[in-house]
Amino acid sequence: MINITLPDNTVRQYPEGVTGVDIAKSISEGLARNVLSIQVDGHVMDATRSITADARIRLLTWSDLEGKATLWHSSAHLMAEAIEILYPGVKFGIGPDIENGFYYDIDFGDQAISSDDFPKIEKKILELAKEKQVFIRKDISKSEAISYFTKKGDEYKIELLEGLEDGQITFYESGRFTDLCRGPHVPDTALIKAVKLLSIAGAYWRGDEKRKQLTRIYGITFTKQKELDDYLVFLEEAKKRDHRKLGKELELFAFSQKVGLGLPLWLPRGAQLRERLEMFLKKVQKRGGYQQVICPHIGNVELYKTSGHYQKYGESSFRPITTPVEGEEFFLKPMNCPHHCEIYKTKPRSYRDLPVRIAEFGTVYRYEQSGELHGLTRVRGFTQDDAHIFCTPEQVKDEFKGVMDIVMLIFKALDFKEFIVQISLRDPENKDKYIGSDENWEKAERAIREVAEEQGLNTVIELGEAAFYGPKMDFMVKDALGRKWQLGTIQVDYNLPERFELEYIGNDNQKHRPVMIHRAPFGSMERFVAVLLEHTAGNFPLWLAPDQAIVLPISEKYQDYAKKVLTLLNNSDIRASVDDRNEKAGKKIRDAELMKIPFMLVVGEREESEGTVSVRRHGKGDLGPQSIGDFIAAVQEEMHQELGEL
RNA sequence: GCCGAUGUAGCUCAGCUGGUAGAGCAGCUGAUUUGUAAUCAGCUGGUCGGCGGUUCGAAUCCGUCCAUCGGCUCCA
Repeated sequence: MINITLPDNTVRQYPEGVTGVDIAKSISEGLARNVLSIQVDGHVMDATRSITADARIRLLTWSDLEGKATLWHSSAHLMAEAIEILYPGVKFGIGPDIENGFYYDIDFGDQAISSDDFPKIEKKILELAKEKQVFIRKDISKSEAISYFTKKGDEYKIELLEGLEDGQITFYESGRFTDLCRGPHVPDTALIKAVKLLSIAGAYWRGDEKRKQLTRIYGITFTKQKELDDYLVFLEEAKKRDHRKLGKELELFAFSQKVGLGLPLWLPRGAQLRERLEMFLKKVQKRGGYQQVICPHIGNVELYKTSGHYQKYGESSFRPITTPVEGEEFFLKPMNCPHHCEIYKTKPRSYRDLPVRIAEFGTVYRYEQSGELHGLTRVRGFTQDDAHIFCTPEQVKDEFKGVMDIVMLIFKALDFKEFIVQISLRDPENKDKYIGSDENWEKAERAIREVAEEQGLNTVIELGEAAFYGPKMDFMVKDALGRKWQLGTIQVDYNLPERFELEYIGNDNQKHRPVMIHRAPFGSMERFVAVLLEHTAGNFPLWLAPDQAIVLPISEKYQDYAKKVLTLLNNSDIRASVDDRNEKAGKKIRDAELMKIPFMLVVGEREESEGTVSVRRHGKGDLGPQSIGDFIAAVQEEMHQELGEL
């Protein structure tokens, strides 16, 4: 007998060789029906595999992330089987589970396929699922495995096998489909009750754009039809929060083919919003000892030769601008740091001056491949809330912490609760790839980790993801559809101070090289506004709303009173307007609700005679009459709550 | 840039298997003077993404280019 420890720490005894399914059965029939896989001493495996020694286990079902992953991985196999039946001769690349479902990369050869084929494939998948196919795990030698796929003519699997070690190779066989796979899989395919193929796309084999492009089919499966229905509703809801849709509806920004792709036009309401964000950050930065600067939008090619960006990105940038007579070359600036380095160099710096913090809302232009462009999140011209901190190596930690405080303040003011902090460090196996001394790297990496820890942040550490010039920390946020975007970034840089020969005089009267920290808490105004839109669905916090209130006179008779109210609001710095159209109140309210204006102030006979406004809150409905003074005070109080002392 | 899909009025969309376009909203004009999510009527508005081709005839079929959407690759 062996001892099995359950998650609640109870220990039960089972015969050696017991499986997850057996254990589930011994607990309840319902659990046995729903178990998808099992975690044994931290490793997820088939619920049908034998457990041969004492272990701590967790039975995984649909309510566990790992359980879903198992189902989706098995679903990928099932989809492959369906496709192999419907399209004989196809070859398979890889087919993993992902955050929301699974995909399989397939070489369809000459056979054409599109999303029109999805219903047929879905039908086949469900048909196969009902067969209650079991997944049979087989240890197989490398040579046998290679000979299997050679016979089958699947060069992709052979290539994958070549990277694997003999003795660690397993096949999984289910129904008529056998795949190279380390598992785990669900007990049988009947657990898959609903399937939806989501999209079809080209995907380069092994992520290499020089290699063949396979056809990737994305799908998702569920253990209940209801779960699929709910998911489809979620997708519909997410579409409504798409910043491109909201940006159009709320008249925040637009694109014009004539202006050029990826070049956003900020409409008055969007510009208003953006200005509020910039003012907010400027205030925070002023308090944090930053100095605002302004630089031109182009820079001489020599500037980028010095910074090294010319060598690395010259070819993938917008073509240089040349002067008509001298033929001098200028680049549209793709980043602000070289300009800021030159600002640092305008006078000799003493260690007493450090840190020097130079900030700018700098608009930069980068050539992005046309297929990359995406609303405001990926554009060719955008404004970074950039700043560069020049400091001594000893100051890096404090400065890093200062920047982090700013990022956290912003996230708090905007109610961003879900974000991922990614710390990118250098690859310890490959230290030569990086510039800067070991000592400085260690100091900076330690500083970043400590600061993150002190803040109590959930962090993900990525080794080898550091820039060649220094470690960094990125703040990632998801959009409505769960796609991850990088917003804020803090990067330590040893490279540019070297290339620009930046110096300061230390207390030893010797020249020293400062360390540079690049940081942008929003990242770019464009992307930040995009993500903010998707998070708030356009219902901005009061302090940010382009229009905070709109006065709605019941009829033309009350327009004068409405204008009087407006003046009082404007005098108190409340952004408002009057809807003086010849429309009924219901219409004006409807339109204001659709524009997501926080406060609607209905005024008519009663309000005029009593000096009040009838307040309606967006999404909440009628709040009843208030004196104008009380309303103003309430608005100011709410903004104060949102922003704190700022 | 690559793969796939899509592209009809300012917006949202209809237009079956080819017979030179239609609705609602918006806009304009007029009537109405309105009380918490759409007042009524009339009018204006489109070389059906661009360019070629097939056809007696193309929004509809074919080619190509552009843009958008979903991915891949990329992102200083």
